[in-house]
Amino acid sequence: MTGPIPSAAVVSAWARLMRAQRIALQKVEADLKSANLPPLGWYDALLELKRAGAPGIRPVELERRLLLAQHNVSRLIDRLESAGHVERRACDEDGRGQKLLLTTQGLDLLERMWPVYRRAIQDHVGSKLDTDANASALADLLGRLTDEAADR
Amino acid sequence: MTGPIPSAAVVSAWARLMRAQRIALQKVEADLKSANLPPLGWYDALLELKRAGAPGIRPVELERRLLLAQHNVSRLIDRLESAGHVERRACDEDGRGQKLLLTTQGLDLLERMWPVYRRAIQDHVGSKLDTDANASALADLLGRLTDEAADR
DNA sequence: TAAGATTGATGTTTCAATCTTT
DNA sequence: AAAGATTGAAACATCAATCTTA
Repeated sequence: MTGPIPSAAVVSAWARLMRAQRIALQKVEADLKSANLPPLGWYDALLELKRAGAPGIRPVELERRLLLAQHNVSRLIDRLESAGHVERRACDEDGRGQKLLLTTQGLDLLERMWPVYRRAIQDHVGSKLDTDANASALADLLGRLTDEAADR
Repeated sequence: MTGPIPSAAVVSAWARLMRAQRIALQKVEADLKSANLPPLGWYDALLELKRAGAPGIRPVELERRLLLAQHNVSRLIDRLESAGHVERRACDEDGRGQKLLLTTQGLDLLERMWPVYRRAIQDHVGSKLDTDANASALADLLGRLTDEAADR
């Protein structure tokens, strides 16, 4: 192993990861906003609530899935709740916890967001990758970065 | 062209781009913080100031390079200035503008951040990609996403 | 004592408006 | 009128402390 650590290729991958994500996210968020829809964070949370179905989902589980800190989840739920998209219920199994449930209105919002979101993904990501093979290769490489394996 | 638009591969690439960036950034920021260093945004700005050298750089140019909104650059400079890392000077060519200059103290900070930052890039990105060929392939694919081409 | 969740205070980002110069 | 830059107010995120139950 000679050469600098990290290599120039690694530094370049890092820099482009930061830049590509920022650009793509900004464009997708802009598309949502111009359709008068709430930010992507709402979509992510509502989708997890939908997937959880009737039993609901606990805030601590949302934290893990959305990669958010506890206090951020708490306040995100506050906003979703006061907008009528989520309902907080007591949790039978664990007195400290809650169960979060998607309301009809929340489901409706989720379904109104997806067509705009889907098109934005295609416009700002899909259209730049010209083949599915490229998209798969990119997904594969990015997947390696998130493999847990207790780093440090 | 059959199949859904965007394809499953594209949606997967999008989702992993968001997730991989968030995870990598959170870890790198955590490393900076535990070394009692300021956030990455400061590094990015200071580096551009260093590259600009003696003539300095204008806020509007920083906006473009850092992908930040005008008001965010304005306030980032406020913080850097009050911490003594940047100096604001009048701009000769354009009375509306300014020239921003890196101070000695700013250069010192930049140089203290890099070793920590570099190691974090290696720990959280480089070490997951096992070959330089992978890093290059990832950088190449990510580069395609940022190709301007006036989308919308 | 630790885990799940919330909250007050503080810092940062965003929105909309403003100011100056081109 | 448009471009460069700033600012007050509101929204959101972060830090540290708190509260409750396991």
